[in-house]
Amino acid sequence: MEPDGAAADLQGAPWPRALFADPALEVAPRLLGAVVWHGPVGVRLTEVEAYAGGEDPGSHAHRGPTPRAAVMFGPAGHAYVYFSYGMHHCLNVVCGRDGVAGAVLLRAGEVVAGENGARARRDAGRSLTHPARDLARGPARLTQGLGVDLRHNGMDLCAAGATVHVRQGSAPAASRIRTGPRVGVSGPGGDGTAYPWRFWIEGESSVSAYRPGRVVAPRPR
DNA sequence: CGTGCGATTATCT
DNA sequence: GATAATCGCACGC
Repeated sequence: MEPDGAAADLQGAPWPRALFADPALEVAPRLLGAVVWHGPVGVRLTEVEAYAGGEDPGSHAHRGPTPRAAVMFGPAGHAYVYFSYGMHHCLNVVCGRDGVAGAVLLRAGEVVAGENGARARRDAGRSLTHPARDLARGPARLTQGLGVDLRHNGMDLCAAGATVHVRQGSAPAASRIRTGPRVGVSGPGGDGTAYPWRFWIEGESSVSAYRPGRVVAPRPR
């Protein structure tokens, strides 16, 4: 971990809203290397996924602006946080024009500041202590490490003084950026390989393990 | 090391 | 009533 003085040097300029206002597919690779902050905790993004609107069957916005997905149709730069599998939170940044659905799911990153706070949340209720690379490895782990939950849904990340916000970080060399199928996305057409909208930085230990979309097995009776 | 499955509840049909 | 943009643990090799 860096001492506090060095952590300040890691803080780049705040991300302007205009960088979120393009389609999610363009914003996603651009976000790799950027740093998400929640108070003292900073996570440098190493893996993200793009989600679009009606034409994207894997998106929550696929069925229109339901109460949950409405944020995805709103202005760029706001947080879309949803509660998943009855116990996990996932954090997205809304992209695209106001009125057009789009978001980038923040899937994984490395903790570059506030490691103790992140670890305290990740270790809570458990007798083991996590290695540094696991503190934000996976979308639900990332929100847990950052301390982000449904209270942050809809928050404007570009507003001055927002507790959750994005700053410039060390962008990876273009040659290290990889793309592939999104994780865990199922539905008609199966495994989601038709939408290779997952982006990650090759060689980063904090990139989450890839698991193909789960096939629904017939239930025994 | 890899694979399989149960947990637990908001959201949508 | 079914499903889910997941995780962590148990088990087998």
